[in-house]
Amino acid sequence: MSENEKHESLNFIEQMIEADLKSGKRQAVHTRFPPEPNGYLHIGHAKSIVLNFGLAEKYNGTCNLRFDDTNPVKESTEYVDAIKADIEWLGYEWNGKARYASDYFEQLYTFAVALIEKGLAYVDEQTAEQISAGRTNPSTPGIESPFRNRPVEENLDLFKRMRDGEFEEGSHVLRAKVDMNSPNMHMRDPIMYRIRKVKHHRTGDQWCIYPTYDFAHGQSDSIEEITYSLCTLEFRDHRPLYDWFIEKLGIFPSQQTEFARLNLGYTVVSKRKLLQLVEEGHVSGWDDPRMPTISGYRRRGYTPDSIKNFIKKVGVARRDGITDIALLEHSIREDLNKKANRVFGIQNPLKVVITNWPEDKVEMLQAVNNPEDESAGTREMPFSREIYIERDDFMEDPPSPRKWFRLGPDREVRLKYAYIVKCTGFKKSESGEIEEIYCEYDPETKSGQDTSGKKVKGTLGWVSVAHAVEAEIRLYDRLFRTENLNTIEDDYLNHLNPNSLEVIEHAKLEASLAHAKPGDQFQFERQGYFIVDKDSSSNKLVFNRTVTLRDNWGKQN
RNA sequence: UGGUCCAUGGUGUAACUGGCAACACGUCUGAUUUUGGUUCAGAAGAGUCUAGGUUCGAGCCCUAGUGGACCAACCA
Repeated sequence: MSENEKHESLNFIEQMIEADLKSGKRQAVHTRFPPEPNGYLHIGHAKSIVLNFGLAEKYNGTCNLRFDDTNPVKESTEYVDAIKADIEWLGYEWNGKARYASDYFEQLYTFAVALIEKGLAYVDEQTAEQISAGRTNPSTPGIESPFRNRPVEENLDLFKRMRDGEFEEGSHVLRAKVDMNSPNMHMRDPIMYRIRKVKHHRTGDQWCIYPTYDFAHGQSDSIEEITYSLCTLEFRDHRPLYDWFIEKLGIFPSQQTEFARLNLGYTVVSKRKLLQLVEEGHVSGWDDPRMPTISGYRRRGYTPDSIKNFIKKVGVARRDGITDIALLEHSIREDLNKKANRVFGIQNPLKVVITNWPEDKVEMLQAVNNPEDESAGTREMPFSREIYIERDDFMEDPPSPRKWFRLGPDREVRLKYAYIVKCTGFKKSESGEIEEIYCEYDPETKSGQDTSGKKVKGTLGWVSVAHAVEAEIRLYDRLFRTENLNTIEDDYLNHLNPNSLEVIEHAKLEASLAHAKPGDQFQFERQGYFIVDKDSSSNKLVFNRTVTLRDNWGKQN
């Protein structure tokens, strides 16, 4: 970097890393992404993933994937597989094989024995209620357990018998002997091991005692020689304990750093709530396109790049806030604007008869696939006497031409890639619904060969009736109607948006879409970005709306 | 209640060892446009929670206050 070049702005974690590297405190950047396999990854995890993998990339380090599977009651391999798939989809590669805290159970047990031998851990036979009562509250000194000072030998024996399955769940726990008077509740002799006679998704029946988060996470970091262990703000209070275990054990000094979790407007990012939405059927599943899960965004049509760019734009800091959903939407529009081919798709068709066009004539017209990418090429579109346009593009009694660019009686518009047409009339049903409209085209105005000199403000998309492909379109909107769901007093379910999904059964699409495949993404001109859903079959296409186009016109009205 | 963390335009982040508050999104103008998209040009919008202090000079340092978040699971 040259001297006069602007100083690159670093977030607080990067500043710390660069200082450590410079001072020699650290020689390498080893991070890890440590999900618990008890749910699907969501946009909040994406922040952690982009941070951890991103930092490793930036500083030529490595990032491990480690499942924090210390609570067999909640965890399963279904989640393990889904989590791996999501990380891979985002485009990240973890260092070596996927790791598991359960890989270290034997080592962790040995660490625990070592602490017992040092007189720093003891087996407590109090009930959960008694232990909790003994901790009292932050402003009152705690009460030591009557078992706190039993001899090392007795602790060793008891802990061994815990492992051997001699005791019932809840009857014994191993506690660290730290400080019952600490104002930090996590230091008041935290639980290290509890008895759980439950089959673990990986270790099966091998163990009946399982380490808690506090006695597994930091130790696993240390075993893997993780230098920077990043986690969210609520773990700040655990840090003294994290450091205490590492110090007393004399093992590799991993270091915990906390950052603010991602909060997104109109979105809940809590595994418990997401699980509830799935289980109670408020959405169709973890990958419902309205879900803020990675799999939901994927099915919705968000790209890996759009999600990664979004996270980078959000930045990292130590203060919590709420990110504007508009930033996410901007990120996907930015990406798809460059990548998605343009097509015509009519959501609410209104038939137009071009009265001066011959009955059987079909003219093939050339259309540009992507004005942002010349290499995307062109395609041919059939134009005929009867076409569909968007119902919203016609008004029986429109505002002044300055405000309304589209069709109305005696108004002229261009049919994109085709001709300029003038509305000469329309037919209304008894109920007052407009059934079809009539236009005359001007042969002098053929797209690209216009000799008429006419200028029109409006350009409409269209689809030939005879060639149209029918499809189902699912229009998604935000799942909740309230922006900040963290500050509401009532049940968040009361804030569900009843109109988060609108299904259009019979949309009319241009013929070129007949062979679109699940995962294909398009911009329906003037509408938005759409992706072919996996629910599509050979005789029925299903599209999900990823996001609408920006619409300045709609806002003024 | 005891402790910990945090406080910069509407939102998210910047401002490197103190030197006239910057960027992105959003909003608003205008231009271009065969997408009311994109692109381009421009504008408005904070004087950095409050009160003191240190200093020639404070968003950055100190003190107090205020406001918010987190912690009292054998969850992570």
